Amino acid sequence: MPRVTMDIPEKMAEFSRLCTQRGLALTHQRQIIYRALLETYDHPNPEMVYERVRLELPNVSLGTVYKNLKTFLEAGLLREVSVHHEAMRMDANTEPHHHLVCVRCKSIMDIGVGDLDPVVLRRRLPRGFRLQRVNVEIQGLCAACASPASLESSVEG
Amino acid sequence: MPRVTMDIPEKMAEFSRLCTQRGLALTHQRQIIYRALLETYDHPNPEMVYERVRLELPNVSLGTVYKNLKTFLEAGLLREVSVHHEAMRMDANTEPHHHLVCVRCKSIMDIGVGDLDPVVLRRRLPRGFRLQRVNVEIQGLCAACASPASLESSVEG
DNA sequence: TGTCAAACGATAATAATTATCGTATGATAA
DNA sequence: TTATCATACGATAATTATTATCGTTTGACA
Repeated sequence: MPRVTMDIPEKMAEFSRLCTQRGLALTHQRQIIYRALLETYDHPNPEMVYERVRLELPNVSLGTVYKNLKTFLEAGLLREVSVHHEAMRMDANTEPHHHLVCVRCKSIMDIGVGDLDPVVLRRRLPRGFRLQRVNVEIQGLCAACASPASLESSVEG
Repeated sequence: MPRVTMDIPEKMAEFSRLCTQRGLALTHQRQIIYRALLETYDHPNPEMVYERVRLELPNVSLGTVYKNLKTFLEAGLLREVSVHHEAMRMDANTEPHHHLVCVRCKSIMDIGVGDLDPVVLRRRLPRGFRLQRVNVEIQGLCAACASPASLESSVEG
């Protein structure tokens, strides 16, 4: 069985533990920012996190929010939904297919729909949602980025 | 059976047809830009498209590339891999799950791994690729964006 | 407590994208 | 064909998202 969801106090305790373990100072700002993330379910962008954190910490700077989000990502405390947020990436292949993505160098390769068992929904989508397509994003490190030579700053080790 | 892949001359002919059909002028620049996209398999960003197009059209401007990429996206001639390129989107939920994405307002909702049949690869990944996770992105219009009131500039109609 | 590296806030710099504006050109019809 | 005109173009300014810098503050540990 997958492990049961922790509540927020438990997750904050785990957060303290992980910060200590990784040599990250447990600052007031970090705790507020991380709690704000735990309390949101709308996958906020940095600006939205900043707005929320400011309610509790009016003097926090946007730069601090950015720096800590990056720190949390590197520490694996957070995931980024938007792997390609740095720039628009185009795809002229209009036939259905999926993608293999390198989270480090951001390279994208196509894989055919036939390379995967069909994606089947077991539940209805939320009422009113109009489905357009399903894109499977297989994330990892490409051969070049997974090679020993480029593993100094690996994402997962 | 899914339809067979067209070659580039066929796709360019289709491109002309679609431009005419949608009232888009068939300019020299548009043809070169679209052909450049058809010839690339690396899912380029606008800067990379610009560099490539400049080899054939040294006076093209980056703005023209951007404008036409946007036009092609709106016309459905192109797909954007990076739905969230506008900004980083954070996810504090570290348990495995998938996402439901509105391509219009960019809202993101979580769906559990149990809401989908398991994703099963039928082939090996390319040699050396180190898999980290599989993210299924169910794209479409959320209830609010699919409502008649907000459908003036719909993505698919 | 005192020390010090790490983190902070303020702010400047950079990168990606969009908007503006005067000129050029593709589409249409005389 | 050529004249007309809206659309698209190139140049460039403006905006937005993100990162870097730098002097000051603070959490961790002796």
